[in-house]
Amino acid sequence: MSSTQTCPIEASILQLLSPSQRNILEAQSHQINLNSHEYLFERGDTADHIYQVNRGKVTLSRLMPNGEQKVFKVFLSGGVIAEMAVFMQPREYPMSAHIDQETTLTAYSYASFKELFISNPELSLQVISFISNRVGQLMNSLDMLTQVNANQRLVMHFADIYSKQKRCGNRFTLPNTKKVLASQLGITPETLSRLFRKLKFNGLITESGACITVPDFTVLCREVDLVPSIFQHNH
Amino acid sequence: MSSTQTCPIEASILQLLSPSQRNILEAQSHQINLNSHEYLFERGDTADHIYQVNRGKVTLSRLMPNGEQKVFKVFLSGGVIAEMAVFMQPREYPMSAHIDQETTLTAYSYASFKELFISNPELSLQVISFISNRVGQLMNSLDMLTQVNANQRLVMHFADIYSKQKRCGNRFTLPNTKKVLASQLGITPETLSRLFRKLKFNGLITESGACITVPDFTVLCREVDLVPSIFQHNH
DNA sequence: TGACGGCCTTGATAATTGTCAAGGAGGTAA
DNA sequence: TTACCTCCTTGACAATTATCAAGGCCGTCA
Repeated sequence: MSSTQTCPIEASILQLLSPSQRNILEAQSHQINLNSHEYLFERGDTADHIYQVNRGKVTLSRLMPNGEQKVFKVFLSGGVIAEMAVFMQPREYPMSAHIDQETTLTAYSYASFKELFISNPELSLQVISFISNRVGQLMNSLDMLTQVNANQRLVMHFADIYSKQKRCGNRFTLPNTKKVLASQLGITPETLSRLFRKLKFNGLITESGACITVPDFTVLCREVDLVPSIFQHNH
Repeated sequence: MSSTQTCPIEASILQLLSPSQRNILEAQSHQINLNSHEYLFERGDTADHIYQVNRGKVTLSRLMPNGEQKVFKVFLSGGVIAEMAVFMQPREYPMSAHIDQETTLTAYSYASFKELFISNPELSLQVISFISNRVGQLMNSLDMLTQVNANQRLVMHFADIYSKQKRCGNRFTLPNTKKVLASQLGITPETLSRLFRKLKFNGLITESGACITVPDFTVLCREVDLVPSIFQHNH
């Protein structure tokens, strides 16, 4: 359907590059076209490229010990895929990337990044900062997923989406289907459906399509026993 | 009590350094002595040092939104603290480090690391790999904590400890109190106690003090519906 | 020595979340 | 059009985990 959707604004490693560095990288990049139901890469493949989505939709997911496919993230136009994987050792993609819609991507090779890093020590430092921050974020997610209940996880996810989208009042748009959202929150679609129903029933949110309106963030947070500051924007 | 305990063998950023690089760092390091109940640093402090524990015990923990103190990790002799935090931006410790026993540490400054990185681009590359791997591990933990139940989390934690300790038959030693273990697994101490009771009752493990014996790893894994390969050593 | 405090355990009970089954809505392809 | 198919929802029920309360054990400290 909407092939014009773009990823929520999110920092990527590409933004650390200066214009000239970016040019060097672009010169060595190449374009890729893939059709729906193909795979960009599969878990275990040698991770030698970072990809940026120009148009389309790519889902990163992995097989769980129980046999289910868990969605880790969905990338739309602008999204940068596998920016960590190419630097890991062994250099293998830890997840599979599935094409959901006809997609065009730009592929940047590991080798060209490596060259850039070697010849620009200050860039390496920035990258180290960047990845360290990602570690910090992941540790936060880790706490979030263990120490708070599903209701709170959902609201915290709302806060996350809200702060990443450009503000338009007290509304935001769910970027994925609810099935995917449930997978990301680590709950079943049924439980998610019931959480939504409860929030709507209590007037804490209203829903119209993928658009969620929150009449009062403070009330919403208080209701699920969270600090309201989670909805504050921090660039 | 046992002040001779050492941390489980775990990769640290210090091991990436060549002997000469290590010497440069050591020359700029300094020693710290702290007594029980003091804090090495608190959440929000400027993160300008990485610490290695020479002797003693340090607990890294953070305050959760519900007001509880969650233990992230316990460091014993050999442990390296805050190897990520110093590279984050803003450069603040994301957790507090509490001294549990009289402790001596070596402090390495952020500035000296930065110099090393700038003058050794290949080292930077290694560090990028190292931190990327950490990202991968955290993503695994993230899955583990959301997709599997408490019982499985406990057994996976056993596997983790087992593979990090030098093997002595089918035994391993719990490095922390059960209260801390429960906190790390994201469950209450009561639930943990009941899980242990069930495992012991079913003859899947035996417990004597902090030492756990597993008669048959394969049976244990099968009982909680996990693949036995989690107990395989992978260096 | 006794008093206190933390950790661990256990029981009873409640809250949370998952599982199974079913049906509606909407999209796609023959 | 019909025949699927997936997503979303709902209900009934089961499993998991938390909460509250209590007691035992084992340290430390006065």
